[in-house]
Parts: sequence; C-alpha cells; structure tokens
Amino acid sequence: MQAENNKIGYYLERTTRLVKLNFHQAFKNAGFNITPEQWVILDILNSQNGLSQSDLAEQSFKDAPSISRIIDTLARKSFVERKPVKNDRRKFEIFLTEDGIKTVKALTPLVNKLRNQSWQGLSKEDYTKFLKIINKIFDNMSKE
Amino acid sequence: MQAENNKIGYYLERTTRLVKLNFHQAFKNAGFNITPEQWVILDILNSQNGLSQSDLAEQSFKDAPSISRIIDTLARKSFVERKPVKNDRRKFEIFLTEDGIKTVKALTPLVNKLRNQSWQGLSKEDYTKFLKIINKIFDNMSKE
DNA sequence: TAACAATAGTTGCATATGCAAATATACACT
DNA sequence: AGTGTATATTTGCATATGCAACTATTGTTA
Repeated sequence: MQAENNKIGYYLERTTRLVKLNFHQAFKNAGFNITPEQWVILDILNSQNGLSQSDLAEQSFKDAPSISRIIDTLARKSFVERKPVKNDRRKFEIFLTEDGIKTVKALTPLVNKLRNQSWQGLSKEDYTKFLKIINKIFDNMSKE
Repeated sequence: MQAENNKIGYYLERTTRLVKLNFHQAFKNAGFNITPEQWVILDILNSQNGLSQSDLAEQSFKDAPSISRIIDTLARKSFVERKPVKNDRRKFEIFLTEDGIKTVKALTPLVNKLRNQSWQGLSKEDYTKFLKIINKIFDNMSKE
C-alpha cells in the first residue's frame, strides 16, 4: 500500500500518549504516585515475582538502562526490592514488597475500568483486527 | 467489550516506540541529526510556514512547553527561526530556514519509504479500519 | 482607566528512553 | 590457569513529556 498510509505514526503517537496520560491521572486521582511504565513492571511482577531485570526488559520490550532506572524508582518508593542471586552475582531478582502487592491489588480494578473505557463501542472483532494490524506494523519495523 | 482488551496499551506503546526508533535511526543513517518529534514539526511548517508555537502545539497535539523546547532545539540547529509578530508581542511565528527547507526535501522520500515499509502486507481496507479503531480509542480516552 | 482575566511563551522538576561506555561477574577455550 | 568473550547492570548525555509556576502582553469590563 502506498501514499495512503500518511499519518499512522502521528495517530499512534498521540493515542499512545493520551492512553498513558489517562492511566497516569487515574492513578494519581486514586492516590497513587505511579506512572504507567511503573505499573507495567508491577503488573508483570505480580504474575511472575522474582524476575531478573533482563527478564523484565525482555517482557516489557524495554532496554536494560530503562529497566534499571524504573526499578530504582520503584525500589525508592518501596514497591519492589532487589534480591541478590546466589549463583550469579551479576544478577538481581526483583520482588514485589507487601506494599507493592497491595498497590497492584488496589489498582487492578481501576486498570480494568480504563481498559474497558478505552475500548468502548468497539467489538471483539475490532480487537482481533486491531491486534493483527498493529503487530504487523511492529513486525514490519522489526526487520532490518 | 470486556476482559479481552488486555494489552492494548502495551501493543500501542511498544509499536509507537519502535516506529519512532526506526525513523530516528533512518534519519541518523542519512546523516541528519533529527528526532521524529522534530521531524513532525518541520513537516507541519513545510506545509504551513509561519505558524505560531500555539498553532504548532494544537496541530501536533503537544503542549506549549514541549513545543517551546522542540523549537529551541530546532532553532539551535538552524532549521527554524522565531520571528516576532508586530501586532502581538507575546507571539512568535516560526519559519523554516533555507537549511530547514533543504532538510525536509531531503528527508521526505525517506519518510515515504518508511511509511510504506511500516504498512507492508496491509491493505487500504486495513488502513481505514485501523484509523477508525485507533481514533475511537483516542475519543474514548478524551472524555472525562 | 484600573483591576482582573485570558493568552503566549518559558522554566524547573520528575520521569522515561536511546545510545554509548563503564563495571563486575561468569563462561569458554586453549 | 589465563585470555578473551559474553552477560547483567549501571551511569552519563541528549531529548521528550506532563505539570505547575512564572513572566509578559493583550483583552475585558466595571
């Protein structure tokens, strides 16, 4: 396809930004000082506690420095803690703290509500189609 | 729709990030020190030279501080210049410089190539559908 | 006209990202 | 064992964004 796919980047970018903004503000309104990026990490750890930073990097599709600094912030806020790994002293395993677990529990309904809101008026078919297309774009941009 | 729309935010975010990365690297490989965000502004100015910063903010869906700083960078690199407005001394009109114009001309084919690449294997119908859905998400997140 | 509100832009602070370079540790191979 | 390579994480630098606060100027209106 040519010439028609004019402003995909623009629509992608502004929508992503707005979605993140909504999540961030909802967290803030609920009394939680957490960014969407931090939420993603907490959410992953909630289903797989004790991942290493490089595991987290892979699962969140971020690079090592980004994860390193997000973990810094989450640790500073006492949502997670780094535990050294016995067999490999280069690594840390990252665990949710009590407070981290509570926070994920508290925010999960809010996140579901926002997800539903973002998808209002759209169908299951739309979802399938959208995922197919966006992941095709992702693949198209992944090759050299 | 419920419960199914699980990871839209994640797919949006990682795809947007990858698209921007591809554009940035392509610019760099072509010898241009320009970010995708800076490109968007140059591209808008190329079709409407002399917009004010608040016009640019509106058209690019960014806030005033973001535009202010992007213009700072573009001006420092001599791609644009701020011209004071006679009737309203609060305002600047932003103009592409010679170099800015040359740069847009040089990068346009590259941008088109990348747009085509991102849309490879997808149809005009996919495009319509995708735009409908992503803009619906945008609207859903725009209301209070 | 004086006071107040609105508009245009800038600046400071916190966060996130990409990249390159650095450190520390583990692994592999001769 | 010793050298070189790979892996895990951190740090520095540049850029972008959201938000709040600030300055300067313009508009409104009592």
